[in-house]
Amino acid sequence: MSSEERRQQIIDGATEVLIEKGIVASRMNDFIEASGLSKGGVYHHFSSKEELMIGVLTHLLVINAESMQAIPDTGSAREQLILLLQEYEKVIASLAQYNRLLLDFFVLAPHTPEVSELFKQGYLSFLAKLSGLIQQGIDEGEFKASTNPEAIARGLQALYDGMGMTMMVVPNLVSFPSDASETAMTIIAGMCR
Amino acid sequence: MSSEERRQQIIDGATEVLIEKGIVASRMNDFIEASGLSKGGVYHHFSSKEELMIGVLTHLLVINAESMQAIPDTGSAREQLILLLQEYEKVIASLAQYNRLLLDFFVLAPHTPEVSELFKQGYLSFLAKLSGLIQQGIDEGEFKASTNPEAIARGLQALYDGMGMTMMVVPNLVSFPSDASETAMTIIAGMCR
Amino acid sequence: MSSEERRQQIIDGATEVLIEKGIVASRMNDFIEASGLSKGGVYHHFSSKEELMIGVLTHLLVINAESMQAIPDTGSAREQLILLLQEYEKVIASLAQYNRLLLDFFVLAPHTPEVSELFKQGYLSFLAKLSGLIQQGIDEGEFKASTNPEAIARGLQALYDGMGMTMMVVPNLVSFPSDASETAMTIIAGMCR
Amino acid sequence: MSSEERRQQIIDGATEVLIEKGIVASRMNDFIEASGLSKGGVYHHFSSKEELMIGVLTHLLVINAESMQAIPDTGSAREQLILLLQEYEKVIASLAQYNRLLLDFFVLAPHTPEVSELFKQGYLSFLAKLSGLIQQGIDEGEFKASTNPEAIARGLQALYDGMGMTMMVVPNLVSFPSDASETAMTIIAGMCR
DNA sequence: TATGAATGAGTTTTCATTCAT
DNA sequence: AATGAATGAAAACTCATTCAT
Repeated sequence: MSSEERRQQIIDGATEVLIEKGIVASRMNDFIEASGLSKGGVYHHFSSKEELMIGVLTHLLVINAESMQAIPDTGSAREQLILLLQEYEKVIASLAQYNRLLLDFFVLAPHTPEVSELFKQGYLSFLAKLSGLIQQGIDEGEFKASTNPEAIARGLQALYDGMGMTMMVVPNLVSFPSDASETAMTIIAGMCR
Repeated sequence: MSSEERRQQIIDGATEVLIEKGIVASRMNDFIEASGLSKGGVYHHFSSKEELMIGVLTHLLVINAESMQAIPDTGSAREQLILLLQEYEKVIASLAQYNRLLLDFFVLAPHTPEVSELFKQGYLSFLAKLSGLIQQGIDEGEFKASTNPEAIARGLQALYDGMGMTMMVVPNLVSFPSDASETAMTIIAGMCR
Repeated sequence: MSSEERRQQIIDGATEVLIEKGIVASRMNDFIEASGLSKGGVYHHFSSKEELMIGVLTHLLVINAESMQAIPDTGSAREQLILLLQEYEKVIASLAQYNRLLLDFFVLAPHTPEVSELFKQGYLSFLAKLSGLIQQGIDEGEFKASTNPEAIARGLQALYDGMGMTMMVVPNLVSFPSDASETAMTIIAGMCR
Repeated sequence: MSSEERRQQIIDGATEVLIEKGIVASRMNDFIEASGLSKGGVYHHFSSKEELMIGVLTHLLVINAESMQAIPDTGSAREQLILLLQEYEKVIASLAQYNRLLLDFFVLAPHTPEVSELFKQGYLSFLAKLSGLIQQGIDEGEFKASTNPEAIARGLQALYDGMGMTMMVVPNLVSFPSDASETAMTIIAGMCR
């Protein structure tokens, strides 16, 4: 087994542990046990717990990014925007357990610049797509000229993030994705001329 | 000093520590030092670290709730809704440091039923106000009859929560409150007939 | 309530706690709670945990001693000996829970001279009765002249103590009092000419 | 040094500590110091203080059992019984310090099923030997047919246990092994036809 | 590469006792 | 006599990391 495969094996085990116990309660020993390797074995591939955590988070964000299908760039900006959000809803729903884990990583972010940076990349990439489509809608006269594309993009992103978080913290309080979808459609309606 | 005041004194000290160090890096010893009492003194009032954390969170949510001024019930539903959201923005801004702390507690919530329950109460109370106003707007013919008050209320709540979270995790990425305000106004515009 | 009654009230509560939790797991707080008084209240009457324990043990031994009915000094030495042992069996059976507690105190004895001394008094008092009766049997020609009264007395005492202990440590292994009784009768048979 | 040897090294150190300080006053730190290892090292082999105590007790009972030499099965049942008891006396005398420690463990037994079970095994093994010999004596017509082998076996066991206990609790009150021996011989005399 | 015994500073918690009121 | 808040040394145990093999 190659070194890269070993790393992935360790990350996979650690991910399962984190999903089950949460980041606060997960110990290096748990990760080691789940890896199927020994202490020294794991430390050979990840020189510290923090490095392993970054490895897990990176993998998580990659999965998230890869899950987003390419949206066909045909149709009006509004239609493409709706498709993009629907795609996002699917990703959130299908990666529910991973997203719960992402919330755990949030707690690390303020104290770990590297984690914060990883999150930022993920945010910016999605934001760029959203604001791009909104700008396109304005240019094509579909959305009001007074619309601030960046603000609305960040609002949409916050809407979905906030809803995902609420689901984690207080299960069964929101109904996903219908609540998010309904609100997003209302935002789009508000933007239309 | 009464027992109740002592509890508050301990909670206040712990809150400062938590804001500064985060919940993951805060040690019981930090809380004890900040309390001005001895180890046994603190444990006399809170029988474990977890109980103290719950005490802090409860106080936090109480502060949050109390910070929401009573909104005058004059004017149209739309006007009242805007006032309510502006008030919420003010609270988020003024309690920025507390909200960062709240994010820390979010992570605890999925593994601590008592914490989850506390959050739920806070959510429901704000949601009720929002959906009440939206319903009123529908009844008065200001908002579209097709609007789903609960869904939009939950969407608005998620919008603000998500934006608050983003600010904590990736500072300087969103501009608060303008982004939230702009998005909220667009939602309201989308609801209007 | 007089000071003496208060002391007894505290001792009674502590005795219940000790029976339930054992001496190793019983805390001063448990005694205080069981006493119905406050911390300071209990400490007013017993200046330390050790003093309270000695108070409990003393009371226990007094109960034990008082439980032994006076044996009528009529009949042969053998008959009186049998009556005395039957009486002892009854005491052991009726004070089973107290005796379990006594075992707990045994472990304290080697490290607490005052406790050791209390036990010694109890031992000596019962031993004196036993060896007195055996000596009487020898003098009256009922027991063999070669009998060593002190040795047999200590043997009988050890027999009952050992059986009591076994019952505490490994319940249901011995059948009391029949096993003890049977063995004691065999000892008496062995002493008879 | 193998893992098994390390365990034994830790047990040996802990045994010395327990003999010197008693089970109530012995701290985990004492065991750690006596082991020559570090805290983590000891906890690597015994996951709690209780588990270590069980390790010590198990070893103690094994020593006790192994110390009993095989009794030649020639001679009458009475002769073999006497040899067995003499052997037991020797073991008790030579392992005096270990037996004091056993008394300490008695106190743990009522609240620790695992400890209780260990004692039970030791009891049953010795009882089986005793009652077997007594039965043999009955069969061979040496002992009275009315003798109850189990009861007398348990009585003999209790006699020695009780005497051992008395020695620990009130030193110098009994004279061992002569008191036990004298009583045991009287029991045997009482069983003989 | 991999093993797993070992480290030890750090963590939460306990608990007999004191003392101002 | 009584209260109960407060003390603080000491207890058991944790856990990321190291290192000889």
